[in-house]
Amino acid sequence: MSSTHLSIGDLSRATGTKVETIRFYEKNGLLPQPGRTEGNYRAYEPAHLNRLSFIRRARDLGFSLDQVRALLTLSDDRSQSCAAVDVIARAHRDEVERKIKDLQSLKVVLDQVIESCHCNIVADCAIIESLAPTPEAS
Amino acid sequence: MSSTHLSIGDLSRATGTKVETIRFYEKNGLLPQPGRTEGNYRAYEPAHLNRLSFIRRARDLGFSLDQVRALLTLSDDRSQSCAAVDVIARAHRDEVERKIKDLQSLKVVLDQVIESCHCNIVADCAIIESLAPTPEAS
DNA sequence: GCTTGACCCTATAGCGACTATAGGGTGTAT
DNA sequence: ATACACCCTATAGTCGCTATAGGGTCAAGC
Repeated sequence: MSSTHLSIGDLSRATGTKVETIRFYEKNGLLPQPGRTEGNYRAYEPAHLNRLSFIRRARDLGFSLDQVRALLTLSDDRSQSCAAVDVIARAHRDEVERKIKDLQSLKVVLDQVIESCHCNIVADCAIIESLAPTPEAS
Repeated sequence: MSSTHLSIGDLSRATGTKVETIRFYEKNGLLPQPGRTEGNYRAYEPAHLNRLSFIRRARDLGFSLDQVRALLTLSDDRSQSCAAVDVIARAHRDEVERKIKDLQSLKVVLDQVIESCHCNIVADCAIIESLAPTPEAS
């Protein structure tokens, strides 16, 4: 492979992305199709590396692939208003915030449930009891 | 359907579980196969309703289906030590704790990224910039 | 020149936990 | 008789990969 072209393995090592994942991004329209060598190997330009790095950073920040796609499209048109970018980022942050709150209240319940168990056998287990709905009734 | 038997729709309404999900639980061995009516409709006993309620409560607490399966097996053998129940519950709580921490540090970064954007066009957008890796270099 | 081994290719199936769809049968009320 | 709610099975889709099968390519060493 020529000095300016990168193999899929090069991109993989440079970004810590599995080779299969890179092909997956290509198939799903996140990464443009690169040229090919005579032996049908993908031959990437530096621009591909930048784009893949962008994708990985956005994914690390928890953006969905749809959101990444939108961010990529926006970043390609650099004259556009960045209000749309802000909307996506804020929506994602709100979602993260919501998940934190959900998990925190979940943890409160789990703590209670675990704390309540001082027994030896399942028949008396407060954890199981807290799951089972009045097993004798209904 | 007789007075003591419940249709899948009855179970659905009683537990807030979609009909398809109930069939899914049956196919995946969480809910035992019920008897059938002459017209081949599922005919559930009250015990099925209890079991489904158990599954839904455990799922609401975020236990995986594998964990729910294990909890169900344990709760069926009521003479067993409940130490195994405790292990599952604690493992799940630890996982929830870890997720909360991960999301909290994620939110810190997202807050920074969003806060840093005071621009009008994408070319100057700090959010995009924080994702794009030195676009001119490399 | 031939083999070894690292790398690459495509196509397809699997994960978890459902959800949706297609294409039908059943049961009851009017 | 027919409309309608409800039920049935089987299969495919969701998300973001990951793994597998079954091959082809390329450089190095013998």
